Amino acid sequence: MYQKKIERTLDCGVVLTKEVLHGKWKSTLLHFIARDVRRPSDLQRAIPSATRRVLNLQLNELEQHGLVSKTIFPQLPPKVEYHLTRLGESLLPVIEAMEQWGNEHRATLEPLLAATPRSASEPAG
Amino acid sequence: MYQKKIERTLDCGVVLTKEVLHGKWKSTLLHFIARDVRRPSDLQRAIPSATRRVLNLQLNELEQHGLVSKTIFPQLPPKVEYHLTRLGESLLPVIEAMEQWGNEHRATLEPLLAATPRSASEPAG
DNA sequence: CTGGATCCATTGTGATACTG
DNA sequence: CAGTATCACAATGGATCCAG
Repeated sequence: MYQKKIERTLDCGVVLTKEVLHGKWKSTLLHFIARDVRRPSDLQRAIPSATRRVLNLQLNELEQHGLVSKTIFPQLPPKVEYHLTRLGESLLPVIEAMEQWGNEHRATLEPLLAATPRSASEPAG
Repeated sequence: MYQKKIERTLDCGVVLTKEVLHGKWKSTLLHFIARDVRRPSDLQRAIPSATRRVLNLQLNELEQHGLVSKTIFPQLPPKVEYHLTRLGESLLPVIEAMEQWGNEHRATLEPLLAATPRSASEPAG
């Protein structure tokens, strides 16, 4: 059977943080929620490259991990708001450090990332 | 004038940073290289949960993205060293923020992550 | 000691359609 | 407006073997 003993490589704090931030849009979601973009439709607008489905998926995980909390207003039309929990807020320094670094080095990074479409080399023929 | 709409969502610095940090061990690798663990075999020892293959894979990407540089000493036995570039060093605040956050909230996170369906395995003894 | 190749299981993400 | 189910594919990561 293909099963590997799950080691707690969590000896390194980085791994722990990565676990929580794992997911293409989670940190962006956190970033925007922190900036008062709290409703799903607004988040969707803020992150048009992601689909509603994926956004919901990651929002759910964020909620499970205790980083955001979800408030449902039982009304018509339905209204939902996400907001950061204490734990989520404590993560903001990390998120904002990422935001800042990304913005600062954008000029350097974009060409590099464009040149690395997830694959270094391709079989020649 | 044509407006080159960037569909890459790179409008958000976080996404850029995530791209670069994408990969299970990359940030851990960066973390250890910054702490003078520079040779592949030492990195392997530092991160036993990862295989050599994956470590190499991610080291390569890190190099392609200009975060680390690789020095090959043409000798016997072969010797290789990775070290952070300026760009890689500039990322350290982010890495260390992750390290710190992870360590600080470990007690809170571990049970949460264990309860996550993603690793729905039997409890690791 | 170093790095790569192949094979393969698991996960993440996206498109679409449907429900309330 | 909000959220989920299903299907499909790409990407990630791991085991093992091969090569300098």
